[in-house]
Amino acid sequence: MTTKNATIKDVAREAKVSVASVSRVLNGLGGVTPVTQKIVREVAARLNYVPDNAARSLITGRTHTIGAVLPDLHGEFFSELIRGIELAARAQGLHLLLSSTHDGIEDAAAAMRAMRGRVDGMLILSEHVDAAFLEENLPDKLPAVLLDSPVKSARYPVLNIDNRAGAIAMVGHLIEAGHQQVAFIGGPKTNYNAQQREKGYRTAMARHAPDAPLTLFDGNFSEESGYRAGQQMLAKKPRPQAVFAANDMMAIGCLRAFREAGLAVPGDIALAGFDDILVSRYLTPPLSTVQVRIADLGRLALERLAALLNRTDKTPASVQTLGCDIVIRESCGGKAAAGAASRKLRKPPRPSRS
Amino acid sequence: MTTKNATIKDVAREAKVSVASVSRVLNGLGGVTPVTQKIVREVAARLNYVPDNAARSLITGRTHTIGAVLPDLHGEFFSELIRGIELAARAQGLHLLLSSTHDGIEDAAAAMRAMRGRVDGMLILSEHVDAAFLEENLPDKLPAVLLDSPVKSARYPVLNIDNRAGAIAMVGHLIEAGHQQVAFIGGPKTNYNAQQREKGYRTAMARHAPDAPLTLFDGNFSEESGYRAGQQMLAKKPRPQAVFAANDMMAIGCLRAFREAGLAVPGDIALAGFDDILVSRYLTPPLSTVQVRIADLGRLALERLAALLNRTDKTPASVQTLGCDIVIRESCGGKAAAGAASRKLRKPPRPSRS
DNA sequence: ATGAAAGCGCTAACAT
DNA sequence: ATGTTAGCGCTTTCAT
Repeated sequence: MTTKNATIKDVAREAKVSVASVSRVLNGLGGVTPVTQKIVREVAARLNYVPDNAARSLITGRTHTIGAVLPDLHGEFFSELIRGIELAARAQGLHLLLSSTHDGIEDAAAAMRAMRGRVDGMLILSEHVDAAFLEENLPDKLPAVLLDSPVKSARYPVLNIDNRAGAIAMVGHLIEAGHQQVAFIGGPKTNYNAQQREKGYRTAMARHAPDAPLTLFDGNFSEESGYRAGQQMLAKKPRPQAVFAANDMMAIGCLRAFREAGLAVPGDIALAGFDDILVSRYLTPPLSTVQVRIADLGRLALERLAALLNRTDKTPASVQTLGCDIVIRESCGGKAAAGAASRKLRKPPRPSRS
Repeated sequence: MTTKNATIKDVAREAKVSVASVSRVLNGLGGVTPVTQKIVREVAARLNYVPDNAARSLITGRTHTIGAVLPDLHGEFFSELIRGIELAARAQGLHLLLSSTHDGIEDAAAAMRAMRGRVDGMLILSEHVDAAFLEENLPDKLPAVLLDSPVKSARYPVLNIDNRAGAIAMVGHLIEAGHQQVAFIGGPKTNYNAQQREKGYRTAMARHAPDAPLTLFDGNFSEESGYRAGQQMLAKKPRPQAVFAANDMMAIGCLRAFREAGLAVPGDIALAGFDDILVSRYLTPPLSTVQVRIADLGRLALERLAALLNRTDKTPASVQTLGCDIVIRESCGGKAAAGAASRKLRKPPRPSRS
């Protein structure tokens, strides 16, 4: 036999006060005698009363929940991102509604629409998002923060990883270590992070080894694609002296191709990745890579969103960039040393001239 | 200037019908002329109307959201679990509210309380949960499914990994491969999975190598604790011939200790872990381990919960156990081969005698 | 300091 | 087939 959960009316009746007083006490609004307060609290506790959130948000218009729309939940990246977001949300007294999207833009739109009325704001990470899309699919004036996005909107703050600086630092290190000819294995064409990493590669090459050839291989962030790129590399006439993969998984695949061909890393060829996933440090040889503090990215994004919700946020919507560090292990043949690819949290590479 | 989102009244007015008709159309309840339907749908689309979920759940008592209470969001285990849950939830048209708990039982209780009125059911994974705790902290008759739990409740289904069978299979394999003296590195004492893995170790030893000594080392699932256990092992007089760690991370730490001591794996000593995290296959040597299909665990748990919500679930609350497979790589010196530790999805080891 | 009452946006009887 | 209306449980004026 199901006993219904207690409502505010039950508490009011038992405490012999009005529902208004119960509400005032439980929300700490004051204007209630200590004695009344005590009674109300006791009754509420006795009845195991918990306010109904649906009713509350119906009238207040606030859900104290934020939604996260992520493209997939696979791998360390999203695990860490979610962790960062959840931790920060919990610290802000916010709940986290999680949604993944798989089948492209329509899917993302559906996910966003389904969150209407369930969340006070959204964290969005999607390749398909642009300003027009947001305009169309975000409920009126619902605050949102974008992650890993090229969008420049006056309305939505964006939080990015400084992929470019990270790539530049790593390629720079490779060249300084004596490997002029650095090849690059790229990620998915539509992935913003991948695009920026490629840009960084090009920039660093132009800057530090302008005479060396630019050698790019296609990849899609999967180990398999890295493996294929590695094989292609072996067939190349003048073999590159070093390889910079746009992520660690591809570096791992590449390493496998090299090993199968009897090529020593870093003896015959140097190798570096991007992300610093857990695996990287346990490889043989341990993989040099660019470390991204993904949990921090999630935390910062949520804090930015929370600021928006609280209207604490005075600064206009802007693009923030989270720096990353290169971590040098054995795979690139340099002496072990770590350097900051860019400072802690900083403004975008090219601030408005001022 | 913020234009308020359209409400059902706005749609009714514009469509020149009553709110009831709008509701009927949008919920597909029938009893409405095709013409009226068309008009309503058009107006709703034009006004970009989306029903307010708070209002809807206030009256229906359903949120179409399920809550997941997890102890921490760290590592592959939770990443995979969340992925499995989210995927299944989305397939069922359910939303996922995610909450992690850190500081023990009070924290878990708070998380559960905070979900009151926000979810239709809960997935709970927590060491601190027992039947009494649930009775006290779960809103009245809120459906819930427990994961990795020793609880036997007539009210809440439980979904477990068959840790025992997995451990037995792996230890059995180790012994068959010629390593009679298998040592065990245990996990946290309060962790149910860890307890079961230890039980499996003991059972397998008693069964296959009754004369060999039982050698147990303490650990807490961390790499560091595995490293320490490895060091202690090196100091032991008759060194064990094989080590079975209760999870992969400890096996990794143990491997490091062996390597530092110049011990070859599997040449001098065999090694196996549990979980099959991504890293394991990339180690040198690749680690033999027990593979747990964690995403499946999440999916099954959610499906069980969904069945409960739909009252589709005829079977009484019961304990289900998800089998796991051993995957033999190079670290245990056996020939590469994989065997099922237990069948797909099966009833608990000791079904009520019938 | 306390209470009465008006909704928040929606669904679901109950009328027509 | 369509409309009217009473709440769902809560917060929040506005009285007292």
